[in-house]
Amino acid sequence: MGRWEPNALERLQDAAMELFQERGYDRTTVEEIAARAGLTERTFFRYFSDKREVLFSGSKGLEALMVSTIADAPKAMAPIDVVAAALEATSPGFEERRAHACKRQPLIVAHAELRERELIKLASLASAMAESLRGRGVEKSVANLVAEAGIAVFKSAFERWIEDTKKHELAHHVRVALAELRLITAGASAASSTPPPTKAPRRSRPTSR
Amino acid sequence: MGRWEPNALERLQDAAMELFQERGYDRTTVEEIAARAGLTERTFFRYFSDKREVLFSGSKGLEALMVSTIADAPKAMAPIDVVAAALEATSPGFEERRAHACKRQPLIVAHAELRERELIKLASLASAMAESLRGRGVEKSVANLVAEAGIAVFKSAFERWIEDTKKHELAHHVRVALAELRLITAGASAASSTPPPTKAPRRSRPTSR
DNA sequence: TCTCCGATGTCAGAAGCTGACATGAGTCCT
DNA sequence: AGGACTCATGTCAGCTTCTGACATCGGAGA
Repeated sequence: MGRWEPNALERLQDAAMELFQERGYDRTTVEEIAARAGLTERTFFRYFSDKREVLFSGSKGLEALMVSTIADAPKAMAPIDVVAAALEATSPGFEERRAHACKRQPLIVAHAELRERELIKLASLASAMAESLRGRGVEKSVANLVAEAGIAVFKSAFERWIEDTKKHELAHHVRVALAELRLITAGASAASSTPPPTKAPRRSRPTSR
Repeated sequence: MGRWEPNALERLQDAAMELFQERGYDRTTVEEIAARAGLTERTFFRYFSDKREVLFSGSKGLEALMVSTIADAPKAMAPIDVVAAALEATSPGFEERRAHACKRQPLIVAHAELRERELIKLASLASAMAESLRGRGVEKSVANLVAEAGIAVFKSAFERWIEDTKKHELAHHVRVALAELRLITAGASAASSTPPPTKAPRRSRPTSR
């Protein structure tokens, strides 16, 4: 038997979630979280670099999954599809934790601090994906752009997944969002490398207001 | 003659920039910034909601410019081109402040805190653009996605603009990046709206998040 | 048994940030 | 002129986040 109760990290995460739900994020101090977990404030900061991080420690696993999915994708697959596959690969993991995600997301949306942290996690995901794409021989600026576009798709898909009363899986929403992105960017001057700024291609008609 | 020296806000911004360059961001305290500007810490926090904000107060103007550019764009213009026009419209403003931007960007890149703030400013830009697009009758999810894609283009363009030794203007890089995005998303299964699940490599290790 | 490891505790303190209240030069009103 | 009022700034006390230095002590291995 260990000298201390095991799973300190998870106890801290659980305690934090409980308290955030009960009192809200900024009415909860780190000291309170630690106390509920049977630990001290100082120990909290040994597990999490700051208060926000207690809600984001899972992102490393997500990143690893996406990176390896990209690395393992068939050589012939186009970069955008490789990224799409990486996004879809995360779907089962999210499906398992839908309840948790649904508690977590409103907290994040309501607090600028937490939104900032989420955004930088997504940016970090984008970097990691771009790096993995470069490992496949994709040129740097293209890799960055594909990865960022992938994140845009993911954001859109995730938002709809959270709100989806029909409970489609995340992968479904990823496909829908990507198809939407393709429609959006289609139809215009992709030929010349620096098209004149105001060409006004007439494709998708703005629905009348 | 005022009781106090005028331009307190600018004095604070200038003092902050100087000190950040001299000692680095996190070796500079708010008290020091305020002292150099001839003010007190408390006054600093009356002008800026937090320490980071002293580097980001310009983003409101940027947002306003983009929003009005979108609102004023020709009715027939496709959403993606409207957003491109908004991005390009910011070009002259950046051109004027190239020197400032070149001092600022390394600071931001070097500090996670500041990158977080930059990301949320960009996200805020995306929201504002999406809202403005909806005012033109663009459907919500499309508006969000177009705006996010626009931000992806902007990030890519801005990065290249900062590093561009040939000093092309920002608008040029925006056009290049958008053309690149179009090439990237072109070419594949845009036909079916919800294509069957691409066989994502079975790699799924459910990770906590 | 002895020794070292490593997770945790204790303590002091810096820095960020906030609320409450004070100050005092301009300004406006009569 | 005189008084009241404004409002940018100062002062102060206090909370919270986060860090470094050092202490503690059960357990694992020599």
